[in-house]
Amino acid sequence: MAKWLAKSEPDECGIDDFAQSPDSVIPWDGVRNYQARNFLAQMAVDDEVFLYHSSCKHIGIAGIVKVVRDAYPDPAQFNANSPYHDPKSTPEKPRWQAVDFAFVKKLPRLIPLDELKSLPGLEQLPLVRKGNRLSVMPVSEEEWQTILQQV
DNA sequence: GCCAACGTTGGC
DNA sequence: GCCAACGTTGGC
Repeated sequence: MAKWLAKSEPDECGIDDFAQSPDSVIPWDGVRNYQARNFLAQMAVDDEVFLYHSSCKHIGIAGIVKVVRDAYPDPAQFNANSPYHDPKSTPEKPRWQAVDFAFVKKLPRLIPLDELKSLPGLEQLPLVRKGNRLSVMPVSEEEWQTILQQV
């Protein structure tokens, strides 16, 4: 079972949106970066995902969600009214993928980015590397445990 | 709001 | 295939 990290803006979809409806399934769509998409496509049911809050007041890892549906074509890419519409994508040859997430838990405290940056063992995690913009990334078992121990 | 770093696009 | 221009991300 693999581990991942996904960025989100809490204004859009943060851990509280999951916590408010713990039994519901939230589609993770709108990923429009090839590298991130390739990671999305590798996700499988029961994989766990750190939910990271970006572009907000309290930046850092806020909680854990899990994959409840393997990757499928992101419907937003075909919707001309969606901001995620991609005119170059067709149902026959979809370009973008989505997965479904469900709530696991909110961490008892948010682990801030500057703390993650100073943690030994996370040097390889793209999140803490300068200028990195990858929004979906794999997390090794060691990295996962290192982060959990900070809770 | 600023701006550095990055990814993508498109002309050549 | 190169690379300048552009748009976006995301921390500060």
